[in-house]
Amino acid sequence: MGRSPCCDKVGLKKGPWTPEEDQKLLAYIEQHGHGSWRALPAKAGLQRCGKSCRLRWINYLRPDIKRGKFSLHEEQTIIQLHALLGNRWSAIATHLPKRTDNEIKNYWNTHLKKRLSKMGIDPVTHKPKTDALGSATGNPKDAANLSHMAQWESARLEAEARLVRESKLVSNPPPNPHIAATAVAGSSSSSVMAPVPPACRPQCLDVLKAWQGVVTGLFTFNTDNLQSPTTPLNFVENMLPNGLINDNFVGNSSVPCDGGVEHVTMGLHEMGAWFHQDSYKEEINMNMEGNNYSDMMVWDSGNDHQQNPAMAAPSDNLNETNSGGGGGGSNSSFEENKNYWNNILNLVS
DNA sequence: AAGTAATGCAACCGCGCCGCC
DNA sequence: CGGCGGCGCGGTTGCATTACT
Repeated sequence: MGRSPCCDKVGLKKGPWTPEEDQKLLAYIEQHGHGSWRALPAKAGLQRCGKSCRLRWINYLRPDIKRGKFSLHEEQTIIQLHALLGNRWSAIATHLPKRTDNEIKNYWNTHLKKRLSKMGIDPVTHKPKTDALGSATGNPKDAANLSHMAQWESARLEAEARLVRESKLVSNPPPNPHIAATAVAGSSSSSVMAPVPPACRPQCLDVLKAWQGVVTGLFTFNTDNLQSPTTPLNFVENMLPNGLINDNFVGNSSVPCDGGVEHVTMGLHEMGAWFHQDSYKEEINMNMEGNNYSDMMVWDSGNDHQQNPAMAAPSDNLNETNSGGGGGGSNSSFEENKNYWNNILNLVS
């Protein structure tokens, strides 16, 4: 139903755009806006279909596009969001300002997908290819908890993406999309959430923070059978059966399969291992920029034993404590944590 | 240096959704 | 209410470039 015939017309040019065509399109849109894409090519004097013009504008000519290499921070965000959303590139793109869905899609297909595969992670499910783990923590509740939150977060992100599309805030985006997202999520989804404590911080932060916590190694589940990690890597290791991290990370897949854990949880572990590579850490510190919620995922800045404020704050139902986590825990870092979370609370309220 | 394979990216294509009539 | 037009999304293709033999 409603198939657009615009590209079936004969005489319309296809293939790579010439600088002249770009110039025409740019000039026209700058002067008139794009309006109806179907009518645009004729008005702009282009022998192209409207679809092609739209694509060219969105993916290449738009002034607010950042081109060039993806930062590690962006990579991380893409992976996290992909684990939650799957191939919903447009939704993912709403969280990566200045990146187009097409660019993200291409980057995923050409770089990240392969990289995850090499690590023994299924890029579709974000599980280890062996599906080796029952539960990262050994506690099914934790997996279910995180899974539930991941589902919720997925729905929230979709709603957020829709909101962004609908509100057409392209020209003047809010300084932090999370604010709008929180409003949407809070109004529509709170009924399915686990009990929300007073001064409720949105659960989405917990999911992503959990992720980030694995990455920094400072996150810990509220579970009795886990010891508090004393080093960043300990956390990941604690979550896993013996030796899994190394086995999987180098592509050895001789791990017994228990099944049952949700893909998000697996993604946590694997990415934790991945991002603990020293080679990434240096780069990580150079990529803490941007202004959306992803930036709340502050990295442990190059020091494994340095407390990360983001990870040390109390959480609603995941990381109750972080006693000694990451080797931090001083009064000053406690204050930092407090301030950090106050800022977030201010942001989302 | 030439040929081939691999990689990266821009662009196309088809489908589904949504709003309008 | 159903058909139509338009747009947006995700998958795929094809070409250019780079790496390897």
